[in-house]
Amino acid sequence: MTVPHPPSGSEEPVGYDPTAVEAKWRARWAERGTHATDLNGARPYYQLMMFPYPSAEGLHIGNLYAFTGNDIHGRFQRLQGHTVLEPLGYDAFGIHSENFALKMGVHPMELIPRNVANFRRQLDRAGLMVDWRRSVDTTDPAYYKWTQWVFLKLYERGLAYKKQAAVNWCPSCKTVLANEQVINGACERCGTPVEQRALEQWFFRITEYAERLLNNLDWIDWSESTRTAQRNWLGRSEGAELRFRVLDPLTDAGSAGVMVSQEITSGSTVINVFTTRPDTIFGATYLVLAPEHPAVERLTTGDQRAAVEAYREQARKQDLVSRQVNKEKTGVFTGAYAVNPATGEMIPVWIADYVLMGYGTGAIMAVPGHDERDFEFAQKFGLPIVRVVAGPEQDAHTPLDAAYTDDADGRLVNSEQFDGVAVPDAKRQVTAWLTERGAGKSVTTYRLRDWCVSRQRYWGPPIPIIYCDACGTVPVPEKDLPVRLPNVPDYKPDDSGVGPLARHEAFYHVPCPTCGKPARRETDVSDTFLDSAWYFLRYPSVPNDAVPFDAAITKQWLPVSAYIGGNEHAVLHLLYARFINMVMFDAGLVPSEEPFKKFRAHGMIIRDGAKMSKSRGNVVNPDAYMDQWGADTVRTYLMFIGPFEEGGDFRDQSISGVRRFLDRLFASVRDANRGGAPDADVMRKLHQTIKKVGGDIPALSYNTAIAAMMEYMNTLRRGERVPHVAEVEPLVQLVAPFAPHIAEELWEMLGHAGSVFDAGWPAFDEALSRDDAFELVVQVNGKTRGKVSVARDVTQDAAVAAAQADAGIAKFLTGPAKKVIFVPGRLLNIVV
RNA sequence: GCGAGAGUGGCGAAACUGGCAGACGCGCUGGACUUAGGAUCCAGUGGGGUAACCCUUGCGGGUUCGAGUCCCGCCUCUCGCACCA
Repeated sequence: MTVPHPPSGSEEPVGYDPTAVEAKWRARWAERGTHATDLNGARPYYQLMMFPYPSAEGLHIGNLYAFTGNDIHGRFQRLQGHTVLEPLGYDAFGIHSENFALKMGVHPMELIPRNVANFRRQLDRAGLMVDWRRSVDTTDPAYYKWTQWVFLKLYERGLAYKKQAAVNWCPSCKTVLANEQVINGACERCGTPVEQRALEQWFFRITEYAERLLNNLDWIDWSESTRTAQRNWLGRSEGAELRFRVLDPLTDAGSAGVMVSQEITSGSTVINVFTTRPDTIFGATYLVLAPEHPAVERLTTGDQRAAVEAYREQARKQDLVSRQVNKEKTGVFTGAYAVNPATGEMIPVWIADYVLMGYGTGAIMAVPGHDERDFEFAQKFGLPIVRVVAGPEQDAHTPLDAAYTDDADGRLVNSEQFDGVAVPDAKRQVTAWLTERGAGKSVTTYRLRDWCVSRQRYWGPPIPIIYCDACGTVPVPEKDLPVRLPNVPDYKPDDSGVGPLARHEAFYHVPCPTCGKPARRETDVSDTFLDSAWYFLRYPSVPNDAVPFDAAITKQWLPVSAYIGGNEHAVLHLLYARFINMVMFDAGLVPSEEPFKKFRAHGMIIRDGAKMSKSRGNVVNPDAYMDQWGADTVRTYLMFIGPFEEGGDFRDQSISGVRRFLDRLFASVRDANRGGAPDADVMRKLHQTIKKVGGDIPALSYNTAIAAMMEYMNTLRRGERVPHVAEVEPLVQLVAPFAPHIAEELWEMLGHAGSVFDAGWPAFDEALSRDDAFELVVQVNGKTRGKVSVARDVTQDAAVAAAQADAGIAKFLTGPAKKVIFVPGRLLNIVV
């Protein structure tokens, strides 16, 4: 049996068929080049969305959510008369692809193009205004040639260097693991306990830019939450570096009063510590060094050597993750003593893994009286605890049953000449005093570490460096770029601790570019975050192969006008992109120090109140929904379910409301009255709606913009009313950013030849939007008791009179008015 | 622990600088049109009460003519960071 089709000419009007409409406009856009941006166009507007990692599962609804939100913003800017560039590409390098390829037994060079093709198909369906002529694929040699060029730029400027660093190492898989691959100290794949290994790695000196990266956060137009996250990550802290002289066993033996068994050492060792509380120096009762601290070797006394070595070995073995999770304090005494520069007393030197080598100087002065960690440690190992700060209700002798850490209200005690000084002042005074005595200086440190860009992996851009026995480290000359990633069939990491590229002879052996003698290539590839740290600079200059980014185009199109993306990239990606852009700015290659004029973080989509995940089996497949409802409905629904910057709850049940709205819109245009005049009240509502939607879109309040259009739709069709064409035509323009296909179709049905996106935004007329009469809310004693219809510019006296004339209100006016609050245009409150 | 954000009907959510709490949508109820309705259209829909009215924005205080919104103190949830000296 076949489904009967309505015969043509039947009185049943033709309804909205999204499948047909969307296919038609996809084709029409391609044919007309509607989405191709003229880079010389007036008022350039660069709308950037975070490019996706093209996974084998296909487009995630979260991607679609982000892209739709960007697309609406971009389309709106176009309707406002900007020339909008809205590019999109693929972030396809990295450990994700590599692991997935390993698992599936497919080579990434085969897998990625397949995934990209599938993504492209899904993205095309979504109706994004993307100019695909300016796409990038980070795995394309034409792109990573320039990623390597970026590396060399940093190298050239002294911002790339090599040093030893610890990595997570799985002794069973014989490979380097990222922190997120370590679960409870074990390898996520095989469960073997993870160890540390020290490898030579490439780093970028992002710490040199810490201050600028921090200061610019004050003025860039970014989501506050993102700026805060970056501030915390940069972690500026002001304090002092203090010098502690370690006792020399020879000269200090007598005075020490302890058994010193170490051999004579030459010269004296100094330990520098960083502290934010120099004011507590009189309470520093011991020192703690990180187990890896280079001075440990020298300080350790003979009788402590075995214990110290054992402890260092244990710390070394522990993986990087669990070392930071394990909070139980451990440590070992080195046998050495240092002199507290304030008190002149001898204090023991310990090592403990709660002190991190990577922060400050890798050594601390422990003030157990005023630091929780030190307190805990001192209690466990029986070290002295001294009070040197007293709170408002305390004095020098108040016992300490916990560390007193308040640094605002306390005053110094047991601190000789500083007794009684308030903590904030004491910080300055003590630092000045110690500086004078050559025992310290004030310094600012950052939590931020240098960026490790090396990966001992296969699936990434080879780092363009050559090692020559004669010439040393030689950068690959620009003319030799790209250093192509060879197609290595066995790209699995092995136990050598170096990347798989080291096994590829033809890649590895290379003549030195300087002297021509046999040399070796660097076999590490670079971090994917490097690929994405500059991609926005590339888009406008694609496909120019002569330069990474064309000077004139870059000057015109950068910085990015608006960037909208997930807050999961609040710190790393966005910080690295700012850093790279800043370096390029210093090199005179980009027009602004900051790459993204405006950044907004969108929220996350959950489903039926729960996070979407494969294991829960509640992942939304965009294809299925677009099949059933049409892309326009899915787009609009995604934007309707909650504030874009907060995310929303995807519920299958609710999507029909949005579809119904589009159905009604379609019917309204189809059936609109062309003769006669539009209704004045409806037109007033129309202008209010134009204003509302035009204000909501740039604020990313998409959900309320859609609600306003729905409300207008209700006005248009209330009581089976048939709208006039002048009432619906502007609505088509308002809807266009959200539901572009149907908007084009309706625009055509309204008799227009060109694209609705070239038609501009409907004119808003303030005069037409104003009501002349309105309902004034009347309160008596602050409680709403009714409303009266009055003129918009009603005076207070007239309003009171109108209220008194209303029986429902008058009965609450039990006495003379004691006070009258009149808010023109809003409300009247009579206090009796 | 620190940092950020959020708690509003049966559900997703609105509410601009303090000014009608619950727009819009889902669901639900009733009605219309229908052979039919899980289609479409119309109307209603926070709770209590016959009603006049009363109550209601996580909890407890406060400021104010008036508080979802501001202040103080709690509770819960989500997301970051996590021994950063």
